[in-house]
Amino acid sequence: MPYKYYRGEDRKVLQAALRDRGFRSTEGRLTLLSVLKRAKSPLPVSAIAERLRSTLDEVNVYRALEALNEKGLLMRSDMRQGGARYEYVRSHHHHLICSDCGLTEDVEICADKRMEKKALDNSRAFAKIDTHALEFFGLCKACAPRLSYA
Amino acid sequence: MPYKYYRGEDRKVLQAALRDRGFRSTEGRLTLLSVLKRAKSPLPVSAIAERLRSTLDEVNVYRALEALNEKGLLMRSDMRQGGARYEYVRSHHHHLICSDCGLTEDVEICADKRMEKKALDNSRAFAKIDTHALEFFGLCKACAPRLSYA
DNA sequence: TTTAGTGCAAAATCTTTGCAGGGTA
DNA sequence: TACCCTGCAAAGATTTTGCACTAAA
Repeated sequence: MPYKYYRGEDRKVLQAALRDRGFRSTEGRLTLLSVLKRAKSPLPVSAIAERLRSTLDEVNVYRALEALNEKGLLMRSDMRQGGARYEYVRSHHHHLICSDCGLTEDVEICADKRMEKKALDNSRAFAKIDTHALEFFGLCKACAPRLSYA
Repeated sequence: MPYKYYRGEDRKVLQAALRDRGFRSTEGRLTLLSVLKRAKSPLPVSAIAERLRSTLDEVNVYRALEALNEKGLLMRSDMRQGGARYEYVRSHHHHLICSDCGLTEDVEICADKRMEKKALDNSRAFAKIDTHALEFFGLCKACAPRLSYA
């Protein structure tokens, strides 16, 4: 492969992460993880595929993202911008999303376990809750001045 | 049109709702709203277009959903199942979603204004927050027995 | 050696855009 | 009458599937 997206240090960590979940450690998936680990915000599939052009075919980017998401190594989030986005999972968190330009920022605010329990208690049809997604929509400081008078 | 999805009573309410937001009251949009108002859960675009086959072209279903969502008459939600879903807005609420069969249930639990404020206070890049989306993922009572031993 | 992972081709879905004509206000 | 809304055609974007080949364990 023409370019290393990761340093040696990182590589071992990612290899271990893959093997721990029963995956084989391949160049494509290592690079994919590395790209997402470095990203400052969730990336759309198109952007990920773009950066992996020489390493992993777009079709397999979809397959890999799906598999890694399934095992909790990545998190998929839908941000009302058409198409899924994925991010490397460091810790549980949520997002602020600008309705105008799409900028995202992480927030630590969380609908915690207490809230999950409350939701389950109020439910008729559900037996258990595993996780949740919380997104805040608003305007970032760059877009707000342009739009807030509307 | 071959079939009425709404009763006379409802029709007036929906007409008013449309006009209040600056829309024209057309058969297509009235029927669309009626379909969603009766639905027990958020519907994917394909299902909506299906039911409106004889009333509103799929292309215009997309246009109408987008417009009505924009004005708050409908709510769009992405439920990690590929493709957007829409529901008629009665009051602000959120969803429980079964990771296996896709069943959804409304919950009144909410990341309230206090939480939005907290998120904004912790943010560096955002100027305001308008709304939020909160989804709980788990297993419904029908699917849990089949899967929980896994 | 076994089989998960991959590339390539092709198709299925999902969504948007353009434009001329029809219906609402 | 003005122009929002619509149907139809077409294209663009997103995602999935099939299959033979490659490479990790």
